[in-house]
Parts: sequence; structure tokens; C-alpha cells
Amino acid sequence: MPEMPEVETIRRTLADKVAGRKIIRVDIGLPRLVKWPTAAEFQAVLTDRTITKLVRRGKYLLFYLDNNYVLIIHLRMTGRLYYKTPGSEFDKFTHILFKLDNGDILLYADTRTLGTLYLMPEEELWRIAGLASMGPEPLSAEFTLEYFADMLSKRRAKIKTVLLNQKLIGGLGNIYVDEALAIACIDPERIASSLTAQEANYLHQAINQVIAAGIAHGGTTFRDYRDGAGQSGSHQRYLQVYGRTNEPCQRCGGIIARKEVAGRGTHYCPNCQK
DNA sequence: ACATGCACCTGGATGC
DNA sequence: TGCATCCAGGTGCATG
Repeated sequence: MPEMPEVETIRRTLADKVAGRKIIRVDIGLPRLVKWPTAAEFQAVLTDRTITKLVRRGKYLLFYLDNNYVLIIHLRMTGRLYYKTPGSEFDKFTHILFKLDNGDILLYADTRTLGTLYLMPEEELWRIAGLASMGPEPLSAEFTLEYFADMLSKRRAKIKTVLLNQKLIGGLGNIYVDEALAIACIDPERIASSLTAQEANYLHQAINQVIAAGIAHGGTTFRDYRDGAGQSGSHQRYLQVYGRTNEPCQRCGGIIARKEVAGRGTHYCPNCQK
């Protein structure tokens, strides 16, 4: 479900509410969501811990605790985190409750139950391979044009596959990859190393542009995604190609097409994207 | 080392 | 209404 702009929006809507709050009780309805350690240990170590800060890395959320432990959550496709006051209605797919010392609740809900939760000391975060090996994020100081162009020149996979690889760039997902390729007018099936310097430059700018816009609009809501307060995002109104199959391209008036690339539904304008 | 395909899950939309 | 099929903001693992 959520890509970097959605996870960042969730972080922003939760950070001030959970920082400084003590977790007084953890209820786990679906233990298999807890990947490390056991659900019982997870519950025991978290109880009576205070959240000091909430950090995002790629699509991961990291809740730092006052005992040097970190609660790590990856929402995968349909995970949701909500801050709830007592008496408000709970999500039908709620699986884990974190009860806080002010009576409020941080709630984890997940329709497809593919999300993952971990708890470990900060110095053991390397155990989470996807987190430890993540590449630079769009909009970060490390995501330079030099890094991007050099990395592309070494890859013989399709450009879409490369952009989705979290080891190479952290935080992009299916929506923002399709959008960035549309803005840069690049065919998603182009071999990464075949991009010219100018195309790499356009694409680098397009990636930063769509991610910044996604964050500014509070994320993209197609079905499941909501922020920490339960609100939908609005970036779906600004999409050029994603979810617009058979609609006219805003650039050329041609028809937006859909096909499978890198095992994912891919939306593009066959006329504009070469 | 690197690329691809499938498994992991459930539910909503669509078509017959 | 019922049933089958397809599709879904992601990633990890087996395989070649």
C-alpha cells in the first residue's frame, strides 16, 4: 500500500501524538505479524516503555523507545496505523493495540495481513535486511544525480525494475515509479543502462518532483491508505498515468495503456514514453 | 552478482 | 444472488 510519501504522512500525523507517551499495554490479535522476537517477548519488552521519537526510513517506521529498543513497522500493502481516542470506532481489521498512558490508543490494522512488526535494540537493526541494505532516498542529500546516473549505467534490468529495487533507491513504489517515468517520458521497459545522461537527469528530477508532490498532498489514496488520523490523501487527483488506463494522456491526448512490467501493473502513455 | 517468478494474504470490483 | 476471475501503494526467497 504505502510508499514513501504515504509513510512520511503517517509519520507526520503521529509523531507529536506518540512522542513522550508511555505504552501501558499491548494487545496482539494476530501474533504472526510480529516477526521478531516472539509475540510474547514483543509484548513484554514494549509494556511500560516510553516512545521518544518517530523516524521514517524508506517505507519503514521506527518508534524509538526509552530503553534503547526500537519498534519497527512495515505496512506492506494494506497496513494502517491510527491514533485513536477512547470510544472512537475501530478499524474492522484491527490486529494490534498499543494502549497509551493518556488513555488513547495507537492501533495497527491490516486487511491482507502482510505487514511486519519487529522490536530490537537499536544496535541490532542490521537484522532487518530490507532496512540495513536500503539505498538512498529521493530528496535526500545522498540521492545525487551522480549516484543515480552511475547506478543506472551499471544495470541491465528494465528501468521500472531498477526504480522499484529498494537497495538502489529507498522508498519508491509502483505508483510513484509509473508517475516519474511518465513525467520523464521514458518507457518503463527501457533497459536502465540505455538511458542517456539527459534522460537520467530528467528522471532524477521527476522522481524528486513526484515524491515531493506526494508528500505535499498527504499521499495517494486508492483504497486502503489513510494517514495516522484516518484521513485520505489527495495526490490521486494529480496522477498522470497510474490508475488512468484508457483515459487520455494530458500531454498528448493519446490513450493511457496498462501492461505488466517487472511483475507489476504498469500505466504509461505509449505515445509520450519512449 | 543479478534477474525473474512466485509465495505470502484477504477482499473489492467486475463479469457471466 | 451466486460464483469465478482478476486485481491490489510490497518484499523475500527459490531458481536459473
